[in-house]
Amino acid sequence: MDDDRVRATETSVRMLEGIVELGGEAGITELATHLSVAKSTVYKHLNTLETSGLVAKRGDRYRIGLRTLEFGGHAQRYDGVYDTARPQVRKMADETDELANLMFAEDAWGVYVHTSRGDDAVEIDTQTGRRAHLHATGLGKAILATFADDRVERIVDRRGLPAVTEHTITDRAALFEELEAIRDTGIAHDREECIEGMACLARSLSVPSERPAAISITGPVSRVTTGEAEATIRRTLEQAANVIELNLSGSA
Amino acid sequence: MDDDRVRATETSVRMLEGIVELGGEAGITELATHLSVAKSTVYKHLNTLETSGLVAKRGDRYRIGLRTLEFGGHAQRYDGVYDTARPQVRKMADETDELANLMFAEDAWGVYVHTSRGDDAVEIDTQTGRRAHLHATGLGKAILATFADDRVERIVDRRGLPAVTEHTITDRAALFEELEAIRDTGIAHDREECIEGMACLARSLSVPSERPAAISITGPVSRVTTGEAEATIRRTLEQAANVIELNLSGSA
DNA sequence: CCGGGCGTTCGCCCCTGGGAAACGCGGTTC
DNA sequence: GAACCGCGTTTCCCAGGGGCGAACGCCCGG
Repeated sequence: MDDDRVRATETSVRMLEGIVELGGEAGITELATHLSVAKSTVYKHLNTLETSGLVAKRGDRYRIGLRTLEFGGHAQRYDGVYDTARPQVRKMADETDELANLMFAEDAWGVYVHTSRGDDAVEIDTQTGRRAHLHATGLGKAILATFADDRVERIVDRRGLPAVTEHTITDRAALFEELEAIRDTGIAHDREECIEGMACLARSLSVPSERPAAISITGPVSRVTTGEAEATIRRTLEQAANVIELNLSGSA
Repeated sequence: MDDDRVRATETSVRMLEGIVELGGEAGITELATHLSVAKSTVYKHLNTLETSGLVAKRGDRYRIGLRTLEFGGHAQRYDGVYDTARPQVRKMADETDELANLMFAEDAWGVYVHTSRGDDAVEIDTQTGRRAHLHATGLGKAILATFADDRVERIVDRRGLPAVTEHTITDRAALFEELEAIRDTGIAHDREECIEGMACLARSLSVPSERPAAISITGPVSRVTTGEAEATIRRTLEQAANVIELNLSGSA
């Protein structure tokens, strides 16, 4: 039950994480002290990971290898949601000139899976693959709103409700109230809960896939929360979601 | 020298590869027979990988987890090339209405790192993260042309010159001749060497990063190889490359 | 009600992952 | 130019654990 795991694999994964924590690049001694393991251990693991392509060696420095991206590609598209949603996300960005996003939920985390920038899009890093707490983003809340309460409870138990900004919801009761409101309107709002100065509108996708998904449009509070702009964004979200859902229900 | 590797890690990676080989989804027994290892071994490894997020479990089926995409994101952007090139790739797609691509070379492989579709773009799967032989794509040949001959030799020694279509270059001398031509014109051509019916023009990027990169535009032979269209594509490639190179040399 | 297939668990043995220390090399300091 | 770091690499050893095969229990279909 507890030894049904492979420690060597866990160590290798910690090496990958360590490289990221050290700024995306590390040497052997550096990584050894960071992880508190022997140099020789790090040496062997990095050797192995390099042969597999999971890390790349340049001189005496190690970085994450592009092979991880190959696996990442498979993770993105094992259901058809990514491929179907991608053009619609771009369309949203073009229509609103803001930043449009697609998120999947997995393992009680939200993961940004695709992003498209309109002409006026803010320069924040919603890079592909980044994980976020579900309670702290509009996308995440839109997804949580599709879950039964006990499922939300279990997620909160696992990940907690850490504050990302001072506007983040950190209270369980407040969260459930918010989710109820989202279920009524179909739209999740995020006002500086994730990034100071930024607001976003999000909507979950009801698709045949078992993997929860949502789309959103993000911009500065001043542009996104004013009455007229908000109505436009809402409409854009609805249309994009409808197209995606229609395409996927047809093919299923 | 030969035991400077961690077999357990190699086994775990084989599990990930196995899942991909089995169509992106597998059960424990299925994977065990596919890899010729004991069921209990597969069980432990998948357990471990799931805890790390590298695989995702749905019922009794395992898939590649989105955590791989997080690492993939770091692999994409440890130099600034990806972020700088991405908008230019999109611009190329918009201007030509074809499919535009960005490739990095790592570990003697070419890896598609970004793709953008114009309005008439063909529906082929140049999915992010896919690896390709360098000799068999326009992008790869553009990259090889920037290498010294002995470096090309070593790559060919490692990966060979397998035929992807019947037009693929499979002869060493022919390859070096082709590379010489590319060095003269600055542009690599690919006429059905990678996919039947498809042609592409590619150009390498000379940027401060140690990681080789190239951009390309792909389309049906009929649209890409005609005189006028080819000239347009060439110009688009040149402009995009110049902008990328300028932006990166400025920040370096 | 029975049989087969699956994921899971158990117990064992030998292998190997992991640590500590020594090595060799390059760059820096007096 | 000699002494000295600090790094990656190598060596050696030992106990812990990776991997196997078999047994278990569950679910499903017949």
